Amino acid sequence: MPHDLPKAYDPTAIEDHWAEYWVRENLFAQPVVTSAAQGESADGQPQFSILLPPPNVTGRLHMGHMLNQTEMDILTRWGRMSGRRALWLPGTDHAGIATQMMVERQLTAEGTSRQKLGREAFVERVWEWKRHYGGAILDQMKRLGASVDWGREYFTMDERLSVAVREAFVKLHEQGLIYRGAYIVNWCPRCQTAISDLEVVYDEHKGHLWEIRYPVHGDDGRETGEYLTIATTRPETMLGDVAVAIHPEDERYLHLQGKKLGLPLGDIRKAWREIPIILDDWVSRDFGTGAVKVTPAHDPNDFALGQRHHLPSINVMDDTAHINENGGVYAGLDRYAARKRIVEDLEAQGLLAAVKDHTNNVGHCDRCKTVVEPRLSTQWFVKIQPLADKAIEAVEKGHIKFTPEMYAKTYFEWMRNIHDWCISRQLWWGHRIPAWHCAVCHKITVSRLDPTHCTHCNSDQITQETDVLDTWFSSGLLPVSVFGWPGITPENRADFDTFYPTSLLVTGFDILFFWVARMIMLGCWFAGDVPMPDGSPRSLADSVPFKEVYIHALVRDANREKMSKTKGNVIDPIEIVKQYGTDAVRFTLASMASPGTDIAFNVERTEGYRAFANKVWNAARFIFMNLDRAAEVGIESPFKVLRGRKGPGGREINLLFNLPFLGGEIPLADRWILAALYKTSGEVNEALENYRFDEAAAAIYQFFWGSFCDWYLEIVKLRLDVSKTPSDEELKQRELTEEEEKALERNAIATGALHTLLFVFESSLRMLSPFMPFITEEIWHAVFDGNPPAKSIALARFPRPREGSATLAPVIEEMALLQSLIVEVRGLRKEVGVEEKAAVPIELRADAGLKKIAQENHDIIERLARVSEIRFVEAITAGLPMHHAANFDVAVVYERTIDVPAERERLAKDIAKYEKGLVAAERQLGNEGFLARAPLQVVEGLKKQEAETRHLLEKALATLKALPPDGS
RNA sequence: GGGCGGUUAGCUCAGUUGGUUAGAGCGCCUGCCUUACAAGCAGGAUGUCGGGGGUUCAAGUCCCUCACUGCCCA
Repeated sequence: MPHDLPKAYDPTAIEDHWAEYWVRENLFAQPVVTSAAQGESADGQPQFSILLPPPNVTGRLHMGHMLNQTEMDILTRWGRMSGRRALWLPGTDHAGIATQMMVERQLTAEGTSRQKLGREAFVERVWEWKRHYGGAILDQMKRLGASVDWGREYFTMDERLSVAVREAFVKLHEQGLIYRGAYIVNWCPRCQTAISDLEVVYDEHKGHLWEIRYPVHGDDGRETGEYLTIATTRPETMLGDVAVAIHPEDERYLHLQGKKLGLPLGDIRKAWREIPIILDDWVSRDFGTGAVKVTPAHDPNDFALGQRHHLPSINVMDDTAHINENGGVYAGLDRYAARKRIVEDLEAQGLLAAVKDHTNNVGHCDRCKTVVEPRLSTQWFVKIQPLADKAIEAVEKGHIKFTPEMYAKTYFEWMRNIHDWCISRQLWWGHRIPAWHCAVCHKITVSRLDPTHCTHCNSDQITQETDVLDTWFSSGLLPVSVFGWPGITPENRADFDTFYPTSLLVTGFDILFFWVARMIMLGCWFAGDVPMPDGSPRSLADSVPFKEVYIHALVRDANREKMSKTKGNVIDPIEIVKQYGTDAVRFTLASMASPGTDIAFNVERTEGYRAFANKVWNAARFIFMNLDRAAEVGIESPFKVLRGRKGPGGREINLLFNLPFLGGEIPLADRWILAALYKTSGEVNEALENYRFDEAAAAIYQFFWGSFCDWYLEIVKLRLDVSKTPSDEELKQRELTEEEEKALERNAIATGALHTLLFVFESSLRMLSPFMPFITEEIWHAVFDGNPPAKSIALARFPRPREGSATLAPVIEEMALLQSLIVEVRGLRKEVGVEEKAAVPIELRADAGLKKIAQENHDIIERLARVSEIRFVEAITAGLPMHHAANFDVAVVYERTIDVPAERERLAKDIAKYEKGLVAAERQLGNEGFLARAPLQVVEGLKKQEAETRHLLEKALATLKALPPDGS
């Protein structure tokens, strides 16, 4: 019996079941579109498409993923429930370096290595690893209920995606945008590959600045006895020095112009190389001694300097950062060992002028944290400027919108200072570059299909390039490649036309450049070549990979510290989910996800939202209890009555329009809760349109707990009294008794109440569902007794504000009056110490409007404020404890003596507040400028407020005066 | 060094194009096991909106400046 819910909500009891159900039933599949479509299906259904930022295949789910996925899931579920053709497309990234490292570590543990295995066997081994363990992170996603289309899951090394990678490379090559050359790149000696600028993380290191004396040579090549002292942080690179540079206006050294220096290496002075002194205004006169050594092969600035001055480059290190044969006597030493030896040798020769403490920024490999070695090497590059220009234009023209907008600035800053992209990696795991070297003519053949002969000399002595492509090259192509590019034909293009450009990208700022910018560049570049369905050329607006980018914050720990393994403050989402339930964790993340602010994840907050889930659960129990009671006396559930009815087009019916009770007199509370529901759904829609997950969550929370549970459920209890009535058969035999007649009337009232109750509750579930998919699914099925109108609440419609819902605003105001009356009475009772359980009479002086409301809803006041009788009066009986509001005065008729000093204090506080407000209001109202320039409604509002405040002040003063002296 | 943020209640954060007496959650205090929920209900306290200056009829909101702080890039 689905109505039989346990007293406390236990997420673990239901979540696995639904997570598994959603996958098994394939509920979120969005099959490949085959008929003509352009952003809309034939029936005009708008699309909502979103790509999951593919986690590394080696990845484990962390809090950042969960935030990212929660946001995407909320938007996708909301879009789907709002009638959009929603596609959330999942996949994983082959993650070149990370994955290779992981498998290499395994090999090391097994006492072997990738070199021993050989390339082919190694790659096969990685595939094997991927098949075994690669799905872990997606399995975790499944557990979290992500509503992705699992049928479209991709892996960046899949055949079809590899085709796209090759096409992109070849095309760029044909367009002259790919070149190969020897440049300074960031080299990781541990990974033994080049890495891109972005993969280098800088860290401050306390090091030294060594000042070294280089002997000045005369024209005859002999030492003049003079020395030029240079400063360096990396003495070991001296081995590759080809010059010393000074600033052209540095008068300290100008006399040395044109002279040469001996490079003091090794103990045989005669063997020292001679290097020139060059002038360049790049040199900073303030740094060190103002003279710097120039090592083009091991420093990017020096490389540029070398280019300008046509200097040679001497590479002195091998792939593992050991000194190579160019390092003479130091060959074979590790770079740090070489540094030590060189410094010692210099000192021994009296050439070390000074050693100073110095803090410098040292680049580390993003993956393995090894200190990166800038190193001259031959790599493949993308000439990025033409792609960047388009990508800049796309954002400038608003074809792509960033939220928060601030990130557009960051994007422009980077894009406008972009460097060519080093796309080759000396790895084995990845997309191998489709280029073949010819052993005969030494030229390169780049080809879509594996060639057998050199295209230049037709030799068959060709071998494929051993380098693979940067992982981001393939992930940067995803928005086009997942929808069929480059194989788009008139016959199969419907899917691409439907979903490209995708609607949105949700991601963290940490991959803004790595991935987001690259997708924009590659997407604009390649999609731009795909004609529109009607054959016309594609505009830039239609070429972008996504129309919007939402950048979310970082999830930190409760103390705002970054989560890191070394700090040991990492929160495992799966653990926290086990403890509090997925829904509560999702709601926590959503409610804290205000744009631009990092999230300090605090389990106390999660505890609060677990309580919220429990609240929802118990509201369901309450409603079910009453439905069951009603059923016992023959009143059918409103949904049972309507079962099987469908609206136009076979869509799920909006039940409210069919509710019979709406024809008659609707009680204030019912009109109010409906108005509040519509208002809230409008707020949630607006908030989600603007990625304000926090506001959306707050609106639902406030509505469900603050309005529906705290007020409506309490009020409706008055109308849920049902009893057995005679059957139709019996009534043919006899007349109704007076009692039975009353019972029938009560049952009719209860039926109306149940209609509103169930309708509002079921609507709330749909509204809450994108945020808390599990509990809402569970209860929703129970609402329909296990026979719901759709397979899942996720396929039902999201509540929309009804047209004309603005006219419901007066209802909200009316109800607010009733609520404030009740709140005042409760406060009064508390102040004068009425026992919780006792019901007392009240005196109420009210204007006509409130009087009518109070009369019509006297039973509500009596129950919610525990009032035995409402006495409407012209003036409150002197001496009774009373409160004033703008529209009424109210007093409790209670004999117990009030706490005079406390009451006096309270009134004094009120009076001070009123006086302060009054002074401010009067000052402003006396200001000619204000009256003349402020909008009318502001002036009117202030006047009204001033009058109310004056009224309240007078009342409070009178009450204070009427108080008996202390101690009475 | 260049760029971009932040500073509002004890804590974590909202606060729209300037407009009525600055809000929420958590925490805190008081009283209640009122048969949906003690993971609950009711009531309550708490702010020189980082400092200073300016613009304006009106500033948490716009401008300048100082302090502190975070991030990105080099």
